[in-house]
Amino acid sequence: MKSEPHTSVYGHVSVTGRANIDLMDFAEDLYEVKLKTLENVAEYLGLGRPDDIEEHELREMKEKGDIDSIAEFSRRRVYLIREIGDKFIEYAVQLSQIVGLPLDHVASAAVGFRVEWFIIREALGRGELIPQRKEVSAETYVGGMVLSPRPGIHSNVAVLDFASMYPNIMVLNNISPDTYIPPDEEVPQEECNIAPEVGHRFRKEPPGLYKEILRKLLSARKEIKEALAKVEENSAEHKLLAAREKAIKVIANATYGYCGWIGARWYMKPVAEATAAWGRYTIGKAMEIARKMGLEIIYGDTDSIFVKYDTGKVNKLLEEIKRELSLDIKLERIFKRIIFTEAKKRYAGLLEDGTIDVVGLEFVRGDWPKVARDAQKKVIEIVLTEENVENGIRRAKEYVSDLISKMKAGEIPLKHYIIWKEITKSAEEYKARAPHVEVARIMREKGWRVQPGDKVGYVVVKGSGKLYQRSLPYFMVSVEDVDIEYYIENQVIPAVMRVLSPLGVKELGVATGGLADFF
DNA sequence: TCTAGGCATGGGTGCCTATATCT
DNA sequence: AGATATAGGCACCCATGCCT
Repeated sequence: MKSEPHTSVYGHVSVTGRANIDLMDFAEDLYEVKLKTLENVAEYLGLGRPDDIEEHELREMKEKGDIDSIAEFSRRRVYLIREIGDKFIEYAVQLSQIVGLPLDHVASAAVGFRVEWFIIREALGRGELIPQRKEVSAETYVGGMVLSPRPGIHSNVAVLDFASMYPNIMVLNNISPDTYIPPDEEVPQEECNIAPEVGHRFRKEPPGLYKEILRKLLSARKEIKEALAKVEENSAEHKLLAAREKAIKVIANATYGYCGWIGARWYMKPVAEATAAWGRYTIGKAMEIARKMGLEIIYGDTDSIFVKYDTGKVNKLLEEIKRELSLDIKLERIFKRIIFTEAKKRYAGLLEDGTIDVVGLEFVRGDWPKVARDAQKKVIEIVLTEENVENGIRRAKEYVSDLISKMKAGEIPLKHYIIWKEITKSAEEYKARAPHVEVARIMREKGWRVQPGDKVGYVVVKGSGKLYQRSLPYFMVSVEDVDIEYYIENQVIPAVMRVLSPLGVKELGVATGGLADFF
């Protein structure tokens, strides 16, 4: 960790910066914990939740000279940090073994460097020289293909996913920095794999560096998965294998991104560009095959397609895609019902086991206040589980109307109005004024240390002027100060309408409390 | 030094135009 | 009547955090 022990609520407590990423690699579902305070992470991992003591309270303790409470606070945190460490040590050890960086380095190394050190090791094994890092200017290229969804509510939708699409595409076409053929070099066409759209050429033989590395990783992962099935769950061996499998997956999946990263020793834009192009070609072909079979395509993103479910046709589709494209595709999940808005990368669906999956919408975004996120989640639950759509809409409207009354009556706690946003750079670097930047400034004036990577929690209060002129650190605000109208109009209503408008709802028909109520 | 691109969204910023107000 | 101030609408950009 980069700085002194820094136990702030506005920052990520002690799990700040790098440490966050390390945890997340292993426990992908930690992404669900939007505000990664030590307490939140510990609670999520089932380590129990200590009494909430926030940093501003700690400060008060210090001013009062209450050493005992500070000591108790610190003891609890040290204990939790140790417990969390225990949970992740196995993964770190595996990563260290695979990548070849010492344990203390691998923990703080960014993804790009983990991949790099792994490749360095493999290249040495092949007797290859390690290229020097070069200074190059950034050049973007076209990435994955995303389809516009068919808005509205659909029932029985199957999601088909290509398994590790980019790594497999790289293996299949021998895409690698050392197999790339520059445009001016003449090579017979039958000796080349030629990328669609972009036309980059790669030698079919001999196997390139990336192909060998990825083939190794992919087959190791497959073996471990098979071994895992035979080992008793919760056993030491199971934990070890699971950690190893995760570590391998992370490295394999990051290789595509790595080769398009300008900081990489093996940076080569055509490699990344060609991989993405083959990806678009692949998903396009899959859709074409689906259409020919008469399957209705609802949506798709990069390596997945959502189709109206039809058991026989879908099974045939999977076989046909595998045969034509030589890539593995799986039936990942089936949604009983799913809602799409007009927007890409946003939907909410009900799975067969009754769980609800929310993707991209406000509910999963940490920068929306709890009051709006909860409201959206509730509306999603109602409309997805209510068989009759009209009834669902009616119930959802009633729910929102009730919530708005509660908000106006001051029955919603202050915590639900806090908006958390990260400070990503120093104050001078910001070109536009924004509430969270202004709030960080206020905190600094009061003696708080707020630096890039910290999250600040603020609340919009009553008053006039721009939002950044009436946003305050949440601990300086009481619930009576909150601009309820702002939260109703700009947070709750947009969040719930996002879900309801694709169902044909034009307005909520609830009194929002503005002047309009009187006319 | 901190894998890639694609995307939605809210709010700020700056410009234009219509209207109000002043000289 | 002409000059200047102000408000509102619009397009665009900034910033964040999500998805695969």
